[in-house]
Formats: sequence, structure tokens, C-alpha cells
Amino acid sequence: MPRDGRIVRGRLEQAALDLFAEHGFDGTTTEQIAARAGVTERTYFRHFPDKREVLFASEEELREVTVAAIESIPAGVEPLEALHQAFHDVVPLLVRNRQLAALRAPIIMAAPALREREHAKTAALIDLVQEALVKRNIDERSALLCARVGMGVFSTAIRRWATGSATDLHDEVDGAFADLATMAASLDERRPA
Amino acid sequence: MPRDGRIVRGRLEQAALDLFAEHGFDGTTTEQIAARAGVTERTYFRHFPDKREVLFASEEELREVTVAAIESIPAGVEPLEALHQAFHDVVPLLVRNRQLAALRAPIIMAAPALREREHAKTAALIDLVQEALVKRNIDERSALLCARVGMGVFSTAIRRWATGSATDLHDEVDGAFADLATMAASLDERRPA
DNA sequence: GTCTATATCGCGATAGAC
DNA sequence: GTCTATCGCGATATAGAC
Repeated sequence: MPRDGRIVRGRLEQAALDLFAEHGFDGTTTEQIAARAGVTERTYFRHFPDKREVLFASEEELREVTVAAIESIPAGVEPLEALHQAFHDVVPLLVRNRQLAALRAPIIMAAPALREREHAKTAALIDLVQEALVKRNIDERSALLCARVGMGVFSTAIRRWATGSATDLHDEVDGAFADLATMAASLDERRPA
Repeated sequence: MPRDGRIVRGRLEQAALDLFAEHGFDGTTTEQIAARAGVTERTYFRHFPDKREVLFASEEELREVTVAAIESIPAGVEPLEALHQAFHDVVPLLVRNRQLAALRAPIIMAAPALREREHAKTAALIDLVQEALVKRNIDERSALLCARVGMGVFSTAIRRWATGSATDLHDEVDGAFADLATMAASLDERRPA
């Protein structure tokens, strides 16, 4: 069996994807995943801290690319607009991973435990986005608001793109930000009783 | 021991709060929680589906109050402004629970498993808010965006209120929505290259 | 209520890769 | 030979089945 960790890791990911798709998350044991990848259960846990994480290895790249995209936006751009522009730079990665995402989505949807992990990943990404904004000299409070709102808009665009018919993700991003602008513009100024 | 399920439930919640605070989430077993509440471990699992859920029983009320608040806003109000106004109606509940929230927060922060559960609860609430907006005849796509953005703003206000010095939560809500309006107003119209 | 499956992790031994 | 990935065994606690 291969001694190269990266190969074993990839085989574990593929094995988990197959088994989860076939028997569901709860219907699959870590032992089965390890066996299909040709290693022992103990080895599985040296690569992934728990049973869920094997499905989220690809998120790593998303985080790196997103942070890098924000950092590449010129300093003068207003924070929310900076996110808007940065998200366009993330689009190619998502387009490239669309096939894999389509395989993962139904698996994750079907298992509450996996949905929890996904939400945690999203929250972690929001934190990273906030940090990236703070580095742009946005104060921490505004950065948090901006990161949450911006990521909310982005996720909505992604969802529309992934579930809808063949649209362009760039267009969905612009559309979602335009929707936000419209919604926010109609906010009342007066404090309600 | 009391036969009344609600009493046992409350004692389990209190026991868990105490033990988690003292030994941390990972350092506490469900057996210990049950023992301190004067019941068997089996009884614990009849009240709560897993070890984490005992800390989130109070979220139930938040969901009900939030949905009711949205439903009570007049039909003509624009969706995001409707959320803004509805959130003010949720404030009293949060103020009343502030003490408990202050005890729970550090426990949840310290345990990744609990943070995951909290994010899942937030996501579930966003779904409920979206549903409530759909009932106001907002189309599903806009409702999702509005729910995500609105809840993002609201959580930010709550965070500012909970972590900052003695401010009024109403003011934080208004402030966060005002910040959103400012940010969104500066969004560029043109599509970036 | 009891019993059991299985996720998770510690430890020492082993065996490819360089 | 030195690493480091993997193995083999064992222990514990959650969670669900009977």
C-alpha cells in the first residue's frame, strides 16, 4: 500500500464520497471508508479529525482563494464593494468545482451532522473575511457586519446559481448585490415605536 | 425523584450548565449530567437527542418570538425594513435572557462542537425568517437574501451589545441597520472587470 | 432499562521512502 | 539509518437498538 500520505488522503476522500452517496452518511462507518481506501480505521483518523471532515477537504482552497481575492482589491475601494469585486475572482474556482459540489450537496443536505459542519465552515470563512477587511483598515465592528452581509449575499448568489438553470455565476453575484442595494435603499430612517 | 418531565428537564439543563462551566464540554460526560440531575443517563437522552442540545433549549422561544414578530409587522412594509422593525420586538426577550446568555457564551465559545450547533441553530432561524417573509408575498429568492442579510445585521447588533459596554440593544439594532444602509449605498453600479 | 455499535484517540511496533 | 506513515491493539463515551 502507498506510503504517500497525499495519495491515501485522496483515496479516503473518494471512498467516503462513494460510500456516503450509496449508503448515506449514517449508513457508512469510518471502518468501511478506511477499508475501501485500503488502510485501517486508525489511519483514517490520522488524516481527518472526525468522520465528517473528509467531505470538506476542498473547502481549504476556497478559503485561501477568497482571502487572496480580498487582499488583491485596491485599498481605496469601499468595503462592501471590495467584497463584491473579490467574489468575482472566486467565481472560477467555484465553476471548476461545480461537478464535485453537485455530488456533495445532496449528501450534505441529507445528513444533519454534515449540514452543521457546513454551517461551521461558512462561519469560519466569515471570520476570515472579517480579518481580511480589518487588514484594509476597516474597524472591527464594521468589518464584522460587512463580512456577514457580504457572505450572505455571496452564498445567496451561489445557491441561485447552483440550484437554478444554466446561469452565469458572475451575473448571479451582480444580481444579488444589486438586490441588496435595492433592499437597503428602502430602509426607513426613523426609529419604530 | 420528581415525575414531572419539565422539572427533570430543567434540572438537566442546570446540571449541564454547571458541569460544562466547571469542567468544559469535553470534560463532562452525559452520565455526570444525568447523575447530578438525579436521573439515569437513559433519561437524559429521552429529554435531549444528544449531548449538545441541552444547552440550546432556550432557543426555542427565540424562534417563536422572532417569527411572531415578523408576522405582526403590517403587510405594506418593505421586507428588510419589516425585519428591522420585527427585531425590535425580539429585544425584550434577549434582554430578559441576557444573564443566561452570558453564562452560556463562554462555554459555547470554548467547544467547537457547541459552536457548530449554534451555527446550525442560526441557520435554522434564517430559514424560518425566510419562510415568514415568503408568507408576506416576497418571492423566495429575495426572501432568502433578505433573511440572510437581516439576520446578519441582527446578530452583529446582538454581538456588539453583548460584548460592548452597557448599551441599549434597540440602539445597536438601529445602528447596525444604519451601517448597512451606508455600506450598501456606496456599492458601485458598474460590473468590475 | 439493558445492551451494543461505532466514533474517537493513546501508545508502541513496524515498514516504506529518502 | 532516519523519517514518518501506517498498523495493531485497546480504551472510553455517545447514541441508538432491543
